[in-house]
Amino acid sequence: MVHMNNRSGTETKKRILQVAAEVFAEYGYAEANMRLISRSAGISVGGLYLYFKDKEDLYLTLMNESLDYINQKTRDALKDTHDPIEAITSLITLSVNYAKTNRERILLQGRELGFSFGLEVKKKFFKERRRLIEEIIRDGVAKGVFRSCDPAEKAKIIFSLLRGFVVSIIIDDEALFAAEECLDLILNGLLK
Amino acid sequence: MVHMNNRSGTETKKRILQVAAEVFAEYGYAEANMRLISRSAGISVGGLYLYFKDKEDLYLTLMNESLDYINQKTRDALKDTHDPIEAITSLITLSVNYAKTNRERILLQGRELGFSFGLEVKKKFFKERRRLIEEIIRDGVAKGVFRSCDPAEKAKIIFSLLRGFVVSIIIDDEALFAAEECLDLILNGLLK
DNA sequence: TGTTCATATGAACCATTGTTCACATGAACT
DNA sequence: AGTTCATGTGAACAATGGTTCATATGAACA
Repeated sequence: MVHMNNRSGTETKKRILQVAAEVFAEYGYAEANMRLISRSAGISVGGLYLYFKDKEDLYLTLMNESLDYINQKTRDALKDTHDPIEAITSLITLSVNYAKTNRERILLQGRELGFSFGLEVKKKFFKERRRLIEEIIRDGVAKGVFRSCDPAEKAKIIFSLLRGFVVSIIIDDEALFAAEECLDLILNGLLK
Repeated sequence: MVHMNNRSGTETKKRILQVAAEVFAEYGYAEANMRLISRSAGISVGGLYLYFKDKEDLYLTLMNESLDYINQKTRDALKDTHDPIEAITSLITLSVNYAKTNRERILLQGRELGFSFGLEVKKKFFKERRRLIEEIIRDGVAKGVFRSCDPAEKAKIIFSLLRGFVVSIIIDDEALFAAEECLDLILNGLLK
C-alpha cells in the first residue's frame, strides 16, 4: 500500500507525528522507542528517519507544535479583554480547561521534567506566560481594581499554581481543582 | 550473626545511598546507571547488589527516606500551633525553604513525573499533605478567621501552588517566589 | 520502454545497561 | 593452624534501542 509521491510523503509525516504524540505521552521520551512508533504508524523504522533526523528531532517537532498551539489559543482568548478580572478569569479558565481536555499534549511536554534539550524552548514559553499574568496584574493595580502589590512576584505565584495543576494532570488526578474556586482564592484570599 | 565486617557493611550502604542520591538527582532514574553509582561509591557493580535487590529498590529506599524526613519536619513545625494563620504560614514557609535548601532531594522524587513504581508512595504522601492543609483551613473557618469556603477545594489549590514551586526548583529557577508574597496572596487575595 | 527518484524496508550494527555469578579477601572464631 | 562467612570483584550475559544502509518499489516522465 505504498504511494510514491510528495502527497504520500506529507501524509506519512502527519501520521508519524500523530502516533508519536501518543507514544511519547504514554511512555515518556526515554521509554518510548522508535520501533514502537514506526510500528504504530504503519511504517518501517528506517522510514521514520526519512522524515525526522532522529528521535530528538521528532520529539522537539511535537513539542514546538504544542506550545505554538496553546500560545495561539491564549492570544485569541485575551484579544478583546480589557477588564483585569475578566482577563485573569479567562486565563485561568483557559489554562485549566486546556490541561484537562488535552492530557496527551500535557504529558508530552511534562512527563520528564529535567530534560536537557527542549528545556530552553519550554523555559521561554513559561517566561512568556508569566509575563502575560504580570501584565494583567499590573493593569489591575493601575486601574485600581487590585491592591497595590509587586505584579512580577504575584505573577510567579499564580503561574506556579497553574504549573501545579498541570503536574496533577500528569500524576495525581485527585489534586485537581475547579477554576472558579481557584479564582475565588486568587481574588479574595482566605481571610474574612 | 555478629560477625566482623558488619561495621564496614553499614558504612558502605550509607555511602552508596549518599552517592546514589546525587546520581539520581543529576541524571534522573532512567539515565542513571549502576556502573556510575558503583564507581562513585568506590565499590564494584556486583557490590551494589549485596545491599540492594535492584535499581528500583535502591531508588525507592532513597525516596521513602526523603518523604519520611519531610513528614517528620512538618509534624515538628506544626506541633504546638493552634492559630490557623500561624499554621498556614509555618507550612508554606517550611515547604518553600525545604525545597530551596534540599534541591537534590526534590530532584530525586520529582525528576521523572510519570513513574509507575513509587508513584503510589508519592501519591499517599501528597494526599496526606493536602489533608494537612485542609485541616488548617477547616479550623480557620471554624474559628471565624477564614471566610466560609470549601476547605478541601481550597486545600487542593494551595497544594498545587506548592507543587508548582517544587517543579520550578527542578526546571525553572526564575519562577521561584518568596514565601511572604505567597502568604499575602493566599490570605488577602488580589482584590482591593 | 527505460531512467529517475522520492518513498519505503528491516536486518544488522553498535553502544548501553541491569543483573548475575564464579571467584577473591580477610577478619573472627575454633 | 584451618574454617566460615560477610564483604567485595568484574567479566560475562542478555536484553534493549537508536541509527544506518544496501536494497526494493512504483509513479512520473522522456
